[in-house]
Amino acid sequence: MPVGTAGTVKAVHQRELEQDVRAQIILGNTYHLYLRPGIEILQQAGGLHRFNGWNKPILTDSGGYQVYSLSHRRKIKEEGVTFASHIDGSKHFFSPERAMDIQRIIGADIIMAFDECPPYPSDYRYAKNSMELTHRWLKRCCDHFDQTSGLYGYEQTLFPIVQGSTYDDLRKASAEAIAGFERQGNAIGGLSVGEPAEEMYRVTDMVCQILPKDKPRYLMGVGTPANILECIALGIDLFDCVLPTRNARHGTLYTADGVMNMKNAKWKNDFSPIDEDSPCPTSRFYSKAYLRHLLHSEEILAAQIASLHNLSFFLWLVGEARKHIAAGDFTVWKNEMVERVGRRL
RNA sequence: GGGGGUGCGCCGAAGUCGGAGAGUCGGGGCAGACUGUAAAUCUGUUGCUUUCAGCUGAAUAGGUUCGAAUCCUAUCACCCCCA
Repeated sequence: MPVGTAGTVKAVHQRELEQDVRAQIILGNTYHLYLRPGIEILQQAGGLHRFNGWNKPILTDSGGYQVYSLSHRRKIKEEGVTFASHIDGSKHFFSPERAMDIQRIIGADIIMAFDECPPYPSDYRYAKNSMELTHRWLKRCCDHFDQTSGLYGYEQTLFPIVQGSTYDDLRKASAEAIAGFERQGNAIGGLSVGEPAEEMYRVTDMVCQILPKDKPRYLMGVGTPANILECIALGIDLFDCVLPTRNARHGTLYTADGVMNMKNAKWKNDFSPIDEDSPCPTSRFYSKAYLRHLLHSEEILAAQIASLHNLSFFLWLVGEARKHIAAGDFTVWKNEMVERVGRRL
């Protein structure tokens, strides 16, 4: 495919997206609050007619990301990965088969393949070997998953993960291979690991054009509000990210009008609500000055309020995205929102 | 009233038996980072100025000395003991 500017590519893709009726209902974000729409499309596609008894879908990761984030205390071999516990140094072995077993036991509705997430930047040779290992592990994941069944009387489904770092030919090969497994949904991994946003968009766009559009496309680990909106435009249906909660704990709040660092001195005497337009009662009830005080006092309540706020905002944001896709004015709305949410308050 | 001790950065410690300080450690303050969660974490900065450098600075005022945060005198403040 031609690699034009991200803006051009996204615009083209957005037309396809808006024509896709399914896309209207499958936007969401993973982890408890955000997963429901993704489950709905899965059910429409013929999968997961019953999910776990809480009536709230669960998605679990395989430990593949920890192969990346805990790279200083693990060893990768063909068979699997050995981690040394940061608590007591004890050894823990993860293989594709064990990752499937564990996620079966947890009872997640969507379970993720055990992969290797290569760091950015990775040289071509490393990225290629890593991708091939991920593909071999995926075969083992699928075989083991298909030979076992859910432990609690409901279905589970396995999503494979596209890798290939930032190399176009590797990403293309990986996306085609992953699509070939014909699972009920597909994931894109190995992004949001430090690469420039434009790289992330370029790769996401390319992969989205290969992965089937009638199955959920899940972009792992993304991202900022602007990242999410841009990637929705590229065809992504599911997201998950630690950013709303981790940054909340560290004092960064996201709103429709921009980003606030609630620790800043400028909020010291601002007794207006944290976010008077928030759908979250907590954000409308407590003042900026109070939340700043809690953060400076290192009160756990600060982390709780800020996390509630950010999660509510992200949920609201993807909810609005759904509405605007349905209304047919997503691109106009998205372009305006990307500018708004990126501002610094 | 008598005796002893201590005084430097926003705070608390450390250091001082004359020899390089805008200078140690911790906290606080100010700001930044954080993207499939090991981490309530990490980074920068925190006298002034015209900032590749310069200036002022060890309670206050003097003194000794080539040289004083360090030694001496007085004053002030605080702490402890005695009355």
